[in-house]
Parts: sequence; structure tokens; C-alpha cells
Amino acid sequence: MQERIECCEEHCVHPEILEHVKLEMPDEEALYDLAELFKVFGDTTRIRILYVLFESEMCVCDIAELLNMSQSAISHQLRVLKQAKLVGNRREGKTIYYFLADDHVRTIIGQGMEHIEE
Amino acid sequence: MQERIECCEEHCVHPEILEHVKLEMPDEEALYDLAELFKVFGDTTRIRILYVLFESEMCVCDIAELLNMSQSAISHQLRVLKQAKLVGNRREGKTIYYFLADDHVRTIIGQGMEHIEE
DNA sequence: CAAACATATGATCATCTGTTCATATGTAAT
DNA sequence: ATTACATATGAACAGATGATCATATGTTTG
Repeated sequence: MQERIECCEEHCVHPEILEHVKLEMPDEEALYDLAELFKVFGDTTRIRILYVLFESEMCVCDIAELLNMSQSAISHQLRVLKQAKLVGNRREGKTIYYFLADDHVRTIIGQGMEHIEE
Repeated sequence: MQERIECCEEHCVHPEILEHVKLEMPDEEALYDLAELFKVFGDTTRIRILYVLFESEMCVCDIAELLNMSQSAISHQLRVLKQAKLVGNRREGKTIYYFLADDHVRTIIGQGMEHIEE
């Protein structure tokens, strides 16, 4: 790797700004968690599941049928969504209903939609 | 794969809701684009770059130094961010400054942070 | 308790992703 | 023009990811 010190010290930005940025950065753990959260949104299947749950809570087999995918695939993804605390579930007899856990989900997806619609 | 029709028709949800959900779903292309957008946020390096740019526009080598990563790695990721229209850049002599393109970036990351802080 | 059903889970495999390394491009200065 | 510097890019490789398949778990009903 080559040296890059010259660039930064001479003309790119003021050292105070570099210092300030370092102080303002969230800690590594928060950044990691944040990236993990967005990874969960970064998959078409999971996004579609979330959209389905916007309308109403729903059981696994309904989601699978709506999205035309296998029960197993949906179940695996619901697990990911649950771990990220984006959905919750409740049992009623044999069937398990999933629902949106949080209103951040709507906001985040809404902002994302606004961005791509530009 | 086993049959799942019985479940849904009998007790899971009302058919009207299933119909309604299908109508409310954005089209495939929008869902794909949305997932692609969130994928961009779903990486620690890119999140860190965005946080750095919150404070001030900055050149590639500064970002590389701040994040303690190679110039090449940063350049590759800036390319991804640019394609997603999350950052823009301008040339000034030899150096190229990158900056946040959009205020959705702050909102989306802000909401993400709120979510994980719970 | 045995059978049927709804869901969960572990292993596997093909595909995607991010970093590195080497090198190319573009700009400025001598 | 030649050299130095800032950035970009392509190939390659290791690690992560998502669907599938087979099977396990947990619940209800006869």
C-alpha cells in the first residue's frame, strides 16, 4: 500500500475536522448493529414479507402462498426478521401469526421508497 | 412440498384481506430496487463512510485514513454509494471530494439507530 | 396414543459480496 | 515529456447468504 499522508495533511481537509469526525462516530458495536439491521431490509423476500404484514398479521402458510414461495423459505426469513425485532409472533392453536413489531419499519421503508422514486 | 390450502381457506385470514394485500403490494421492480437500496446500507464500511460524510465532504484518501482502510477498498465502496445516488462527488485538481447526495440518508440511518437503541 | 397439520431447523449448494493486489487513468508540477 | 500523486478498476479469492430438501418439533383431533 502506498503512503497517503501527504494528501491529507496538505490540502484535503482541516485537521480539526478529522478530529471532530472521529469524536462524532458512533462506536464500532453500534455501527455493526446498524449494518446488520439494514442487511435485513436488503432482501426482496423479506421486504415483501414486511409489506404483507403492513396490512394485517398473518400466518406462515398465508405468507408463503401470497408470495408464492415454500413454507420453509418463509419460515427461515421470518426467523431473521424476528431476530432483528422487526416482527413479533403469537401462537393460536397450531398456527402462528406474525405481525410488525415496530413503527420504525414503516418509516424506514417509506424513506427508502421516497429515495428510489426520485 | 406439502399442501397448504386447507390452512388458509379455513381459519387463517379472510380472503378479502389476501385480495387486498395483493393489490396493495408495490410492483416487483420497485421492491427489487428497494431491497438493492437497503443492501447498500447493509455494510459496516459503507455505513461508516456515510457517517464520515455527515460531518463534511471529504476526499478518498482522508476517508481511507479515518477508517484505517486501503484506498482501493474505499474507492470500491464509494462507487457503490454513488451508483445508489447516496453520495455525489466533485473534482478539484487531483483530488475528488465526496459528499452526501440526499437528506434521506440521514433520516434512514437515524431511524435505524432509533430502532437498535431500544 | 396415533395421525394430521403448522411451523421450525439443520445441512447442502450455488450465488453473491467485500477485500486485496496489481495496474490503469487522469491531473499537476518540474 | 517525465515524474509524482490521487483515484479508479479488473481479477481473484475467502467468506457470507438464501433457497431447497429432508426431517424434527409442537399442537390438535379422533
